[in-house]
Amino acid sequence: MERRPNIADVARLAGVSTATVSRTLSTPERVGAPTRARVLEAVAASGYRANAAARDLRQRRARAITLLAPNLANTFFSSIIAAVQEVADTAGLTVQISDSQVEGMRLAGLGADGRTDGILLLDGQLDPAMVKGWSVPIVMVCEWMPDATLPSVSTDNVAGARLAVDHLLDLGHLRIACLGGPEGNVLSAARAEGWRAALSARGVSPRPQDLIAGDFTMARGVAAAWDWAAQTDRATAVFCTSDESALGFISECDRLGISVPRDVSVVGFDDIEFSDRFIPPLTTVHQPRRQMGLLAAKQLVSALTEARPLDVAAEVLPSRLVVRASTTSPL
Amino acid sequence: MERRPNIADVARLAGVSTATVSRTLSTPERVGAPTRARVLEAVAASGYRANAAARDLRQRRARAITLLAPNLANTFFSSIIAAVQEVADTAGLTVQISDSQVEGMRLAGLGADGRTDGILLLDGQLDPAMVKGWSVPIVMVCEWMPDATLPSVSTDNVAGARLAVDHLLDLGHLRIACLGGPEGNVLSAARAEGWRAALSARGVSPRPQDLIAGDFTMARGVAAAWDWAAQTDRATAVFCTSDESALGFISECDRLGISVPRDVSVVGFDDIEFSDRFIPPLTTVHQPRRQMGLLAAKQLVSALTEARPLDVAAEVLPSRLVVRASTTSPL
DNA sequence: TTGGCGTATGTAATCGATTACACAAGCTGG
DNA sequence: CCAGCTTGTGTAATCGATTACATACGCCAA
Repeated sequence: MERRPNIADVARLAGVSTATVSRTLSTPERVGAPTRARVLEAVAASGYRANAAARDLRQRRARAITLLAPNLANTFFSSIIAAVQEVADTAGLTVQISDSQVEGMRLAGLGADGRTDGILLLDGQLDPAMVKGWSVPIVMVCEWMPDATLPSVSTDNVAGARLAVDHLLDLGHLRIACLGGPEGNVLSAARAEGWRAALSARGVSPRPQDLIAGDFTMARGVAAAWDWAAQTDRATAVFCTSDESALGFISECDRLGISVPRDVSVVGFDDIEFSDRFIPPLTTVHQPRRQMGLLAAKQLVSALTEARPLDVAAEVLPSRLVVRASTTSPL
Repeated sequence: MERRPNIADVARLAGVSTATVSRTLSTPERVGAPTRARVLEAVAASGYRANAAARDLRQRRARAITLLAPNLANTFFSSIIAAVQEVADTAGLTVQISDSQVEGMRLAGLGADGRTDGILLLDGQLDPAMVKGWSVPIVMVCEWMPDATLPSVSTDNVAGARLAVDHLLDLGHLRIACLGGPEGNVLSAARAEGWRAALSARGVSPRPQDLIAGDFTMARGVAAAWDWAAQTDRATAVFCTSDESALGFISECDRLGISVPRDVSVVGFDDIEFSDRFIPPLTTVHQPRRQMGLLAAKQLVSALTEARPLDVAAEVLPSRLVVRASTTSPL
């Protein structure tokens, strides 16, 4: 494993100065044609690749943005990631994807160590003090932080939840349970609030037993099926605040001999890829994930390329209900 | 947005040299206690964070490894990623996750730009010349490259496929179709080979129509259901070379009024999270994904920390069949 | 008292690129 | 014919940390 060639090696090989090599690669039009040819030949011959650390150091930027999400396993993030890659690619930026659930020390450095130019933050539950310590522009996506004043792109979670619950009410359901999300999460709160609001708008008051604790995961959806099934006078419909938990719930109902939608209607939230192909296909609230990713990435990238501060605005995109086969009228 | 403090600012604040600041942070035991206290105070007061680009440049390493996968949307990768993060974290390394399907130029630089110390490559279809151009250690995971001599960690795909097909044969199926994977992919080839081998071992010769073109995706699984359903004298069981395509296949069968497993048995490959919770739960070949991630990451990390070259070995872990409810005897 | 050693700290070279500035050659126009 | 401009290239400063080497001090044993 021999040493990587550096710019001086290339310069020597081409018989020019390092400055000329650098210019040939970054601003070719400022170099004479014969020289340029010699340099490019030397580059090819040596297999030279610029050292990013040296360039980042000198230019004080990294040509990279970081996407920071909790739990990359979540299928929900996939199309957002794809959209971000797309935008970054056309701007000549690299996307680094990192898990926001790793050890705190490493995270704190992330926004201040010169390795990234900007952050797309998909986790609303990080320590606000740490986030404030980051010295690069940040755009929040999907989630947001109630206190910190950061630009964000999200969907109208309250309205989405209302759409879902209104749909169930329209079908004639009166006892509608809500399978919640993680404690302290802004999405959990907003969706539960939408559920409550939709009910009270129709004069239905939610019973305490109808709010089932959850955490967005499939495993919790499975467990919730037992909780719900064990209740006397149980709800005839369940609004699950995530698709994953909805699918877990339905699957476990099936094993308990309870049929969806015949015995209980289920609505989800997110519209992940699998929902359309589940049996039964899941009625759910669709979030424009790709659009959110595009918008957030564009805001960040244009702030970076124009060296302009981000305006602290909360973009709220509409969500819509996708009615499939997991819901029907009671009885 | 004021300038980030650098090590000289901290040194000035603490009344010491930059060398002492650096030593305080990396080898505290080599600095006197009173000085150390003053420096740490100055660090805290200024909010100083070391610039990673400068450190990487000087130390000629990045304290980071890169995980390079095609299509991060694929749920298959999640637990591998988690396992890798775990190993890297305990070694004090950062994990960068990148998409191997981005523009070629950027990819070529990845392995030679000093931003990463090693690569876990989950894509076997990259240009071998480019991969050879990378000057950091590489470990392939799941997939492998037939020609390049790179260390790899994978499961026995041929044996796994045989397990699946043997299971169907044991149930009494004689006409067993195979829904293939992407053209040119090593996994596709191995799994199809296992299918063929299992059949011929029992004296069954696969009919041409029984090999259905696929690409591992759910969408293709859906389309394949039509292809298969349109056949006369169709197979009574289908071995799908990926879970995603199996779920798509089953879902579309359901819509076509064909019931799984009553009318057709289906086996998948991968054992992704959803498979256990699908209706019906999917019989599939389980791959030890977490174990593969752990093993590959450990190999890479120990090569890095011991500055030892990787030994070019192909670790092949066993796969096993998980029998669930998507398979049964014909008629 | 002095030579030798260990500890604590400072000085300055170094990593590899980019780029401000200097300079030389060639060209243009008055 | 020369001032002034353009074009092409080289010289050297620079980014911010780490670290080899130098130095200064205190302590102990001979």
